[in-house]
Formats: sequence, C-alpha cells, structure tokens
Amino acid sequence: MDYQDAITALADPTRREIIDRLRSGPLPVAAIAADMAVSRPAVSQHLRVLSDAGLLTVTPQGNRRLYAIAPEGVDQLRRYLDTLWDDALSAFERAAREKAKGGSK
Amino acid sequence: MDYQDAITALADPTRREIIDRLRSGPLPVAAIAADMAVSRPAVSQHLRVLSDAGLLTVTPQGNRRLYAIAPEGVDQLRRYLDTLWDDALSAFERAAREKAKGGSK
DNA sequence: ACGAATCGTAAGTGATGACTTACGGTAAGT
DNA sequence: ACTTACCGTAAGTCATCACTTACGATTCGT
Repeated sequence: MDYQDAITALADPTRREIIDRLRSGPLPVAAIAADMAVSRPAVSQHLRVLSDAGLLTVTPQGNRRLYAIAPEGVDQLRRYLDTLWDDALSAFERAAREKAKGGSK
Repeated sequence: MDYQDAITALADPTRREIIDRLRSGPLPVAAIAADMAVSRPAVSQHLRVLSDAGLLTVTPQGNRRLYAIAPEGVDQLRRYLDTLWDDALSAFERAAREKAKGGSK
C-alpha cells in the first residue's frame, strides 16, 4: 500500500509491460495477456501484485475484470522521488559550494 | 543507465536505506555501512549496483571513495513516472466521462 | 619501509520470486 | 440445463539475487 510496494512491483519488466498496456485505458485480463511472452496465469499473478501495491484498480464487469492504472498509487511514488530529488539537489549544491569555497584540506 | 536500471536498483530495501543515508550529503563506504544490518562488502556491492544504475556518483579521495546521489539519475525516474501519471490521469478522466455519458450497454 | 586502514572482488550458499501446467469457480450464450 | 468463455489459485520447478567470509589492492601514517 505504500511507495515501497509500488517500487517493488514496478521493478519487474513484465509488470512494467502490463502497466504500459494500460496507459491508454482499462483492459480485461485476456486483452492484456494477448501477444505477451508469458502465460495468462502469469499475467494474473502480476496483476495481483500490482493491485496489492495500489497501482491498479479492479472493476468486475460481468464475466470479465477490468484493470486500470490507479493514479493515486503512481502519485505516491512520484512524491517519494520528488523529496529524493530535492534532497539530492540540496546536497549537490552544498557540496559544490564547499568545494569552491574552502577547497577542503 | 536508463530508468529501468534505476527502478530495479531502488527495489531493494537495503539500497533504499543507502540512498537515505546519502540524502544529507556524500559519504565514504565505511560511514554508510556503519550501524547497518549487513556487512560492508554487501554495501559495496549495492553501491556498485546503484552506481551502474546512474543513481550515484563516485569520487575517489585518497584512501576512501565518496558516494553521492546523482540528481540526473533520480530525474530520469521522475520523468518516467510523470508520463505514467499523465497517461493514467487521461485514461481515468476518459473512463469517467464515458461511464457518465453512454452508461455502457 | 612497514603496518594499518579503506575498499573492491571472488566464491559459495540460501532464499525469494517468476513461470509453467492443472484445476475450480462464476458468468454469459443457446 | 449444458457448454463455452473468462479468470483466479494451487503446486512445483528453476533462475536470480542478496548475503557472508576470505582475499588482494591501494593509500595513509610513522
């Protein structure tokens, strides 16, 4: 549910491919698994992981189940990287300033 | 070097802890490994992975090697998530509009 | 020049996880 | 009611990876 699960989920190439296929809109499992290198059950397992990580939403629709990207989940990851980015920039500037000023030793 | 390596690198909890310890500024290996659950060689291996992913810069300084977060590497990941965020939002709004309008069936 | 410190690498082990096939369960079509 | 389609889950296999100890290389201090 937190950003750690999201980053772990996105670490797998197959799961990233699934996410990519959902960029244009929601899809049922069969449509996602079509023309993919792995079997449909494998896709199902990946969808489970992505859902648990908060990156996907599931909408049962009669026979099928529609999977869609959950903007909130992506945003969690975005916020984590934003703070990391801020800290990295601050540390970078500070290191550059100290190097230019005191020149160490 | 691309965002995929970066996301794979950040998937490991130990590597995220390393990154966290570098948020305030560059550190040598021993300082990073101090008070960590794993051994120093393990930290070295993780630093290698993070460096290869473009998330860290290495600056040999006499006896030691200073590791620092590379803002560019973080930014790559940020851009990937930004496009994903945009697509997710677009798809979400479009799905909501179609649902409100046609009401399917 | 010698000893200590800092660090990377090699080799080996154990655990996690990604994949397959097989099966069960629910909804739609006839 | 029966068949077909769609999907999740269980069980088992195989590869990847994170970790440890042991070792070698380079640099600082005396």
